Amino acid sequence: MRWTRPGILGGLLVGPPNHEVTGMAYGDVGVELGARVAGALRRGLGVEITPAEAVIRPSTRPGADYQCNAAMALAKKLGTPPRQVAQAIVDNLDSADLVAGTEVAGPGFVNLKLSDGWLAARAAALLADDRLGVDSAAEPRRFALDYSSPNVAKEMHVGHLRSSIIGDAVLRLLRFAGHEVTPHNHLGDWGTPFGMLIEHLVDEGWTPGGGHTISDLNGFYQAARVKFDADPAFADRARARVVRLQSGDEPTLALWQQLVDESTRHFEGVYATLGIQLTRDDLYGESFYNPLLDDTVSDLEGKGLTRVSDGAVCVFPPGFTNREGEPLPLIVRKSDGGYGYAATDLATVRYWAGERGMTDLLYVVGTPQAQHFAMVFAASRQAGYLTDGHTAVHIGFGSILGEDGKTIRTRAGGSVKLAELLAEAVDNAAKIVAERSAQDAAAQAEVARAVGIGAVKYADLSNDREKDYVFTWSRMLATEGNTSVYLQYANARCHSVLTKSGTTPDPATEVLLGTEQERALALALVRLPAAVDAAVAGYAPHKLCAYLFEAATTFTAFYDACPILKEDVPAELRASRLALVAATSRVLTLGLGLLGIEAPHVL
RNA sequence: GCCCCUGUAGCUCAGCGGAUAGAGCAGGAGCCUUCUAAGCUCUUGGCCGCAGGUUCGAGUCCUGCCAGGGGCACCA
Repeated sequence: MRWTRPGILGGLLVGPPNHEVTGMAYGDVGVELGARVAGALRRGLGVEITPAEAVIRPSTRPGADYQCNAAMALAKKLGTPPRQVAQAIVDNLDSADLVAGTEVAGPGFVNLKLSDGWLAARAAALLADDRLGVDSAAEPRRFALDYSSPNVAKEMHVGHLRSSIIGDAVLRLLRFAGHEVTPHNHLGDWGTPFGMLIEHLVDEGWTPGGGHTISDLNGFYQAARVKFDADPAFADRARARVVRLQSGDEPTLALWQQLVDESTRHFEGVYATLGIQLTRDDLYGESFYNPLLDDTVSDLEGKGLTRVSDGAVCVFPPGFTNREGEPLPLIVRKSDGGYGYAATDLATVRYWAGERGMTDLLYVVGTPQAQHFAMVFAASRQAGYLTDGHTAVHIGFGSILGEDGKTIRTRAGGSVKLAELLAEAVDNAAKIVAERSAQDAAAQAEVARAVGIGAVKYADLSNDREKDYVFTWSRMLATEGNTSVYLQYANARCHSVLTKSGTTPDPATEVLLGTEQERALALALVRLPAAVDAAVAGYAPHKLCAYLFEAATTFTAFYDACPILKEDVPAELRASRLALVAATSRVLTLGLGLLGIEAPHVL
């Protein structure tokens, strides 16, 4: 069977008029189609499958919007030829409202074409829906999300970029999906270097009273380090200072707190520039967990999970071996009595799952830490800190590499400070904005910021986070192709047309899909929920990026082919197209927002 | 030595066991008396590292090689 062509070629109205929108199911169209296919199989062949087992996929074939790949797999189980199963699906499909055409093709594919009436109604309904068709989680969970994790007395560098950007996108995605998310920033604010740093503060004339600032955090750290290595007397003072810090000496703690505050101001500046949502209240540094470590180790000991090895208290979670094939330890207390990061991370699990009642623990940390987290999670399950009701996920990400395949460096060859990298991105954007924008200087500066920061974020988020990613300055700052600017530009064009129209599209506007570009755009808009679901499920922002780029290119093709405000465009068609434009803008703005990228109305 | 990750167009990357593997950039040819050309249309370019296997069907799953990266006891 060939597709019946429901549209009037060259005409305005397609699909059944007066199509009923009521009772429309939102969410992923593929899931809806899967449910219909499942129903068809139940009626036709008495087979029970889930919507997911219907294997509905978007189709790239001309004339098909989706395809169902279930028949081939079922054929074997049922002892029925696959094309016959496929035909049974087609014959029993109860979807006149939703599907306009079906076709059995190849070995047993069922091609599905959505009805234009349904698609038009669904696209029109987007305007009235704040969530643009995306379902809210049926069973919201409680997430604790660890990301960014800079160090006190060190400037944030490019190594913190991915954790910050990815973590923030995951935060926004999960919250939008209807979950409760508590971010926590695992600040490196404790340990032996702080004796050295505090002594250096004292030498610099700092007093517990406060009022001091550090203009160059890295310089401060390096100066302390140099003194520590060169001056034995200073080194002794530093060691003594660590003891006082650990024992809770008040003046020492006051100085330490000032150092933390000073560093926090720096982080807040970077977060503000980057548009990262972390605040002071989200700081849960190593110092926060420090008082919990004794008890955590005691607890592990009490549960009989520890063994002393070479003077260190260790947990040996099953399944991990070292290079000699012996069990690999998680060292919870070092032989010198101190604690390492294994103890701290076990304490984080115990705190967030136990004390705070979180169901899902997420750690946005580089992939080299994969084994460490696997061991921490395994040990946490042994200790009962994590139960069957908990999930713990290491959201790993690859390294940022330069063009030479090595760790990224500045053009001069130094390590890249985040603040400088972001400033360069904004400066670069500002040059391009200045060439093109007719806005005043203040507005241009805002646009440059949105564009420059967006470029940095999108360059990161649009790649599969688990892989290393090579970035080059030219690509990160690029303003053409698959970049955030392309999405922002498409959105700005939407706003330009909407503004010029002098109207606000009414959610009740009837959407007409008379051209292939209009239909393609409606279809793209309706696919947002599937993209968001996929990005959330896999903590995979790049899946949302891919969708948004697809939606934007589809819009641009529509924009190119379908005049809207030209004089010869009939009023109903103009209204319909404006509704599509408005919906497109909403989708792009929401999508970019979930990535933490701004969507200015004017570029 | 063991474990993990990666290998897809010249470059950077998508690709969910399904049909003829897709984008962007770079290369080639066109498109502005403008609803924003930061754009659009057309086009060149592939032994999906190699070899087996499983399957009706493999870039995708399994095994073995090759190449690159990472991890493997007191730094975090």
